Amino acid sequence: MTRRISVHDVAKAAGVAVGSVSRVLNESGYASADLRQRVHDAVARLGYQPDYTARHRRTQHSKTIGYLLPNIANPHLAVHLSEVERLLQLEGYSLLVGTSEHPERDRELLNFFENRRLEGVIASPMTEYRDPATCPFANCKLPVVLVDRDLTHPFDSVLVEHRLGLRQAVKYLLTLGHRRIALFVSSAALRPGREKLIGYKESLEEAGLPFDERIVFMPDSWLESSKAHMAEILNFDQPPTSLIAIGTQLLSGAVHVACKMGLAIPEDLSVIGIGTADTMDLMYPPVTALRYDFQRSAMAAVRLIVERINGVAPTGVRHVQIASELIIGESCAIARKR
Amino acid sequence: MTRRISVHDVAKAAGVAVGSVSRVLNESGYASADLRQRVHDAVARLGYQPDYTARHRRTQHSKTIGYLLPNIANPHLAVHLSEVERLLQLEGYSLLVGTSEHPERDRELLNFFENRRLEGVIASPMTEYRDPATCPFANCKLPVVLVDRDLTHPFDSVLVEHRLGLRQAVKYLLTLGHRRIALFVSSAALRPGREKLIGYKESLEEAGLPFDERIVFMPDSWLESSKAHMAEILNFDQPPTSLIAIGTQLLSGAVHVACKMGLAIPEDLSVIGIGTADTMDLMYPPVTALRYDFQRSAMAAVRLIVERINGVAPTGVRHVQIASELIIGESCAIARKR
DNA sequence: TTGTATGCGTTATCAT
DNA sequence: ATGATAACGCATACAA
Repeated sequence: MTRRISVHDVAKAAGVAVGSVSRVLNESGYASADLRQRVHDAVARLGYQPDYTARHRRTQHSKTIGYLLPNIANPHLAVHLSEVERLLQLEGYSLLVGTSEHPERDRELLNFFENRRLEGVIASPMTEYRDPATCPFANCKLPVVLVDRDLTHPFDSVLVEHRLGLRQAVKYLLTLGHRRIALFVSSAALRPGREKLIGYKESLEEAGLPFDERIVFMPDSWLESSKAHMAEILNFDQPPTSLIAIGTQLLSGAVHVACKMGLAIPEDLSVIGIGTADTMDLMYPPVTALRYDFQRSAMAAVRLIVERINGVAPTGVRHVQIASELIIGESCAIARKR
Repeated sequence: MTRRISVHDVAKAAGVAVGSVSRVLNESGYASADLRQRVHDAVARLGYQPDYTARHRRTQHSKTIGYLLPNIANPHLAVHLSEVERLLQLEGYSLLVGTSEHPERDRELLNFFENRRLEGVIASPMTEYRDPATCPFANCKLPVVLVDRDLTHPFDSVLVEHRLGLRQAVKYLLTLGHRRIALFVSSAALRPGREKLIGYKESLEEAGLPFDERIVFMPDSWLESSKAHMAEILNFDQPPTSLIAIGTQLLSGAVHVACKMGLAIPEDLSVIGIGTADTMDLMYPPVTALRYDFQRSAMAAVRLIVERINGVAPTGVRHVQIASELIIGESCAIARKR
C-alpha cells in the first residue's frame, strides 16, 4: 500500500515549503502570484487531496455533529433527521448518527461523541431523567440541543406545541358535537405524550366534560398495536364517538378495528390523526390531522446548535416553539345523536 | 480553555512512561501487575479518556463507515439505515450519513468520505451510471457495498428479488381471475422499478396476456402522487380490475381515487401493496402485500462491508439476494365477471 | 519488562 | 514574502 500524497509531496514538487502550500490552499497569509501558481500546478499534477482528520486534529474542530435518537425507523424521527442532515450539509457539517434506547447507551454514546471530538449533539433521547444526578447529558461537555424533550437540566431545545395542538383538535371535535373523545398517543413518560395529555385534559375541563382514563391509551412503544384496546373501548356502554390518535400504529390499528366492527368513518366515528404527511395520506377518507412543520423544527435545531458551537449564542438557554396545525380532511363528522 | 488529560498526564501521575500507559490500556505488550495497577489508578484518578481522533490517525482506521443515500425520509431507506446502524454498532463501527440526490453530490460525498478516512461505504445512489466513465463509485478507493442498485462497475451488493416478487404477485392475481393488472411502481431508471417491470412483463407474457403500458405508472420520485393517473385509468373502456403498487405514495393515492369513484376494495378493485410493514398497516382492509426482510438486507450489507474492510472477503464480487414474500391480506378478491 | 523517540498530515508560530 | 519547525494525542518499533 502506497502512502497518500501529502502537503510534503506537494511542497517538494512545487519547490516550496509545506507552510507555503498550506497558506496558499487555505488562503491564509501572504503568497506571491508565482508561488500560488506553482502550488496549484503541483496540486493538480499530483492530485493532492487534504486529509481532513489531520486538519481536524490540528484545528480542533471536526465539523461533525452527532444525532442521538432511539430509532431511525420511527417516521417522525426519520423525517427530522433527514432535514437536519440536509441543513447541516449546507452549514459544512457532517452528521454522525447514533441510536440509543436506554440510559447506559445514552451515556456511552455521549462519551463516544466527546472522545471522537464531535462539536455538538442533537438529541431526542428515550429518557428524560427526572433525577438530574443520573442524567448523562448533564455532564456532557459538548453543546446539546434537545428535540421535543424536557430534561431537568437546562439545554437549548426545539419544542412542539403539543398542548395547543391538542386543544385545537379537541375544540374542533367539540364544535362538531362530540362529547366522548378517545385519545391514543405515546406514553406520558416523554414530552410529546405528556403535553398532549395536558392539552386534552385542559380542553375537557374547560368544556365541563369528565376525564375518562378508560378511553385514553398511551403505550410506551410507538410500535404497539391499539387493536385490543380499541375493541374493548367500542364495547362500552357509552363508546367514544371520536378519536384523536398518533399516525404511526395507534391510528391505523384503531381504525382497523372500528371498520371491522362495522363502523363507518366519519359517520360513526370521527378521527383526527397526528403525524407526518405521508403516513397520514395512506388513509381513506383523507384524515383530518394535526401536523407540525418538521422543516422548521430541523432548521431551529440546526441553528441553535451551530450558533452554540460558534459561540454566538446568548448565555441563557433558548427554547424554540413549533406550532401545530389542524389540517381539515374528511374524517370528522357531526356527532350522532344517540 | 484547559487542555485535555492525555497519556502524558497519566504517565506523569503514575510515574511511568507514555508507552507503558498505552501498552496497559490497549493490553498490547508486557506490563507488570504493579505497573498496570499504577496506570489504572492514575487513569481513574484523572478521569482520562482516550482521544479517538488521535488514535485513528495513528492506527489508520477510523472505525467509521459512510452511508450514501438520496433521502432519509423515504421509509424504505430509513428502515434499512436504522438496521444498518444497529448492526454496525455491534461491530464497533460508527455511521456517518450523507444524502445525495445527484451525480455531482455523489462524487463530492465519496471524495469527502475518502478524505475523512472512512473505512467503507454503503450506498443506494439515485443514479446507476450506465456510462462507467462518469461513475464516481468506480474511482472510489474505499470498499463499496451497494443496496439494491446495479452499477456497471462491479461492487458487492445486496439485491432484492423484485422480479420474483412481482411474479408471485401477478400469479396470485391471475389465479383470482384478473386479466387487467395495473402496476404503479418507482421509475425503471433504478433497479427496483426496472426489475419489477421485468417480472411483471414476464408473467403477463407467460399467461399470454398483452402488456398495456397505459396501465403502468412509474414516476421518478417516490413522493409523486398517482391520483391523476389512476383517475384516467379507471375511465378506460376496460379499466384494470387489480393493482400492484408501492406503498409509499403511489398505493395510497390510487386507492384514494378508487374509493372516491365509488369502487370498493376488494370487491371492485383488488390491490397488492409493496413496502414496509408499518406504512402498509395503515390501510383498511388489511392489504395483501409484497414484503422483504430489511433485517436480512441490512445484515448482509454490514457483513459484506465489514468482511471487505477486514480483507477476509474473497477477491471476486459478491451479491446477496433478498427474497420477497407475499403476505396475504384481505385486499384481493376474485375478479368480477364483466 | 519498561522507557524513548518517531511518525501520522495538518496548521500555525516564529524566524529569516 | 517565505521557510523551518513545533504541536495536536496517540501507538509502536526499538533501545535499554
